[in-house]
Amino acid sequence: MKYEHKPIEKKWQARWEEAGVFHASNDSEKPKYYALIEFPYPSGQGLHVGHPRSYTALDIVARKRRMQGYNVLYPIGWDAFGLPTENFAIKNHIHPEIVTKQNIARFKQQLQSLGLSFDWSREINTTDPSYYKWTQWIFLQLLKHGLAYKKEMAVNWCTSCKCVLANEEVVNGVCERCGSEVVHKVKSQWMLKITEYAQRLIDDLDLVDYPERVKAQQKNWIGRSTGAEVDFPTSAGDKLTVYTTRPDTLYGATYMVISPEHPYIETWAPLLRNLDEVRAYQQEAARKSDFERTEVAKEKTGVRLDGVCAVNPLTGKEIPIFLSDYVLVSYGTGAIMAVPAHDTRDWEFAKKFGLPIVEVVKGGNVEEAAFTDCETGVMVNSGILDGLTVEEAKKKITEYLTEQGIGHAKVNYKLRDWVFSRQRYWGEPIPVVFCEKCGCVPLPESELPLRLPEVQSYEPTDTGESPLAHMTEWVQTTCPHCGGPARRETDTMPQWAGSSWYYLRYMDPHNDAALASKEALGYWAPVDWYNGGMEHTTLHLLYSRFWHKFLYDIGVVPTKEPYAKRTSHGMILGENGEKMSKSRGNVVNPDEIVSEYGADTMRLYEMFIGDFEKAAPWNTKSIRGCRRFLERYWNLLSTLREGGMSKRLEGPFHKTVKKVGEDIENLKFNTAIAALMGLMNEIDAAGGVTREELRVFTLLLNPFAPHITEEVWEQAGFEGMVAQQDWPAYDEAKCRDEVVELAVQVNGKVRARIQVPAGASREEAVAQAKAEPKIAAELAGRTPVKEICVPGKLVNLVVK
RNA sequence: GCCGCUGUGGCGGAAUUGGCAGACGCAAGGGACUUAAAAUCCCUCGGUGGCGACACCAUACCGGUUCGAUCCCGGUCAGCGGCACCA
Repeated sequence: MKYEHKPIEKKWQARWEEAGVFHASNDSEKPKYYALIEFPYPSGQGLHVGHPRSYTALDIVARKRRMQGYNVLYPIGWDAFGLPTENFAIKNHIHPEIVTKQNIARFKQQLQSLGLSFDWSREINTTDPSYYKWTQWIFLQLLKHGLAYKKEMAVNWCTSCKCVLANEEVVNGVCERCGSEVVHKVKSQWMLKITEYAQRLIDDLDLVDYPERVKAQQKNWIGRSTGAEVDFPTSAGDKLTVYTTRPDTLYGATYMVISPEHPYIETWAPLLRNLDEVRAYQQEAARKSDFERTEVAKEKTGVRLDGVCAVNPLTGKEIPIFLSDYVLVSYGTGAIMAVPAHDTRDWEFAKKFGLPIVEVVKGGNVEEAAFTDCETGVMVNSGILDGLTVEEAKKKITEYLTEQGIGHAKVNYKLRDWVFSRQRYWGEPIPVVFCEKCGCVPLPESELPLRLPEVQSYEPTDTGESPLAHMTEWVQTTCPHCGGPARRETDTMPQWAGSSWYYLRYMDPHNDAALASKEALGYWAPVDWYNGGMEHTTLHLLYSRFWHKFLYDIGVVPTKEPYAKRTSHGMILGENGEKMSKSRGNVVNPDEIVSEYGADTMRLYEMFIGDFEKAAPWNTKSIRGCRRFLERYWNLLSTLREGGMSKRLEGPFHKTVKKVGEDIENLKFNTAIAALMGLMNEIDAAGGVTREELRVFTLLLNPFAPHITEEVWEQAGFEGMVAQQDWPAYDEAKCRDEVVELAVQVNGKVRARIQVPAGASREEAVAQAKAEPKIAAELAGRTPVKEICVPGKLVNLVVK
């Protein structure tokens, strides 16, 4: 009988659904296990072969856990708000809700064809009002606790999406999504105070099992630095405060620089003799796009403030103040003390403007280049600091500044608050109104969800207003506080909102009284294993950790961290080794693979393709190897004979049970499959299988290839479903060979191989090695120096 | 520039704690079966030399530690990802 994947896969997908074998119970005596994948954005292109890599991997984990007796939650849903859908809707004049529905239907059908063991009864959708009700509810809590605020500020504005972007969404000065130019625009925006959690977001990385590269990237992004704030008196009679990580070099500060947006410029305007020049520079800086401002190797520019100067508080010397765009208004205090001798940027600026360069750390040639080494130098020209190391000097000067009341230690972060408003239609409405009398008033929780109104046009506007602003009926409302006339907020939330808490909703997806019940949260939290892409490390992963911590602080969730363990899969590249994309024409459609080879072959290939954590190029020819393996497995049915585990295959079976189990836990799916293939080769050499052998092989293969294994199980006459069996156990003793082969080396080169009993002592092994004729010949007439024996591996005889 | 990662056959990739480099699969070549092809099965498959058993070379490159290094250490080169005028 031939292996025909289509009817088999259809049959078992229906049976699983009927029996509800993958439904997680919120009321179970079993230990819980929560496996999570990043829920997809249902795009118009349908599923990509990259999606199933992650889904299949955790499906294997989930299936194995069920067989190990866990109550497993492996859910799925849709992250469906967002720009591509909205843009498609605009172009084709279809409502985004309809587009979303169609895309989800397609995705769902594709995912189900892969036999993934999702609990479809818990399916969620971020655009469903019963879901975004709770996204809005969390926003109201943030607002109540002062973590959401509105601020007039320069924001990143994508000229093509006509929408504000978060800092995280701007890549190399262009829009992450569409690649268009990003400019600055001053707008009133909702902000979330993620910066308040900066330190905890760093510290609590110690509580979780994440790959080091993920932790490093998050720490890098948060960008903690330690230093000091120092006040410099000015000739205007006030103080200019700077932040520096090198307070030790204070004696070498020969000028100061403030950013073009620094508020003191307005204060000092009446005193400035070159105000026109200053204004011109400010305007020029404002006009520049992010791209121009971040251009590398750009020559320094700046203007000296004529009329105001500062005094170095340690040397007492008067120093000039400059305006330059190499100082950012958004970091530190927007002003710096410049130490050209020990900072590369200050050095470049000083050279260009002919400013004095004073060496205060010995060790370099400061006329040639800035000396920035903190390890080796010794302080000079620095009064009380002379002779100290840089580290000692930092400590001493900070203490001194504190005593004198002119400075103090300070920690700074590169992380900025999260720009949370978007001027688009297809997002969660922000549930607040603006009342003439009461100002900004949050909607009462009882009025949630605040639904998106039906609109005729959801085109973005050039004025920077949300399309919702044109919905007069919807916008004009009454104040929940005083009952007077009020206007609704017309901006919506960013796509990251719904995905920042979705893993909580899966725990109790139909609850209308809370985002999830206390009991459900207590039982399921935290997520035990979360797999996703590296590209979300500083976006989704960081945002959701922030929201979770906030929900922990207000007593909604019981754990400090949302995800106990995070892993990351590598990308699947096109056959040419490049990233798969429509424009490169190297996209592989998973439907075709499933149709031609079957879902089981597809799953197996996706896992066999290479190291799970690294990128791997797709190779359609290689799929045949996985299909052949499944055909060989199928053909075992025709060799089946009654009986238990044969003597010959007992060892290989026990070893494979051990190996496959361990490899799944360590994300080494490729070698787990290789081990099963190796075992298949042994079975063929042995001339077929007994019932017991087929039973164990089927249990091991089931998480990888669930459909064919169920069919074989049934055809072989076993009871029940494989999905409901116990994961096989192994006997450590039976994993060891009775006779092992040792390599025999002479001076580190392999000269012979010998067979020794597994328990042989070092002496026995060495004696047998020496007795080997080839080795005896090698050793003849030479002086023994050393005899090394690694049990089970080799013997090395060192001679002269 | 800074942070992180990677470099192994024609290809994807294995190699537990420093212990037989190349598992498993793809591709390729040869053979069997077939009228033929496909499928399947068997054999070969890092390089050089040799009829041969075998020998030598080989994990990006140079050096070190070690009885022994793909693995540890120092340096160089190449590539990937992230950040980048963050004081």
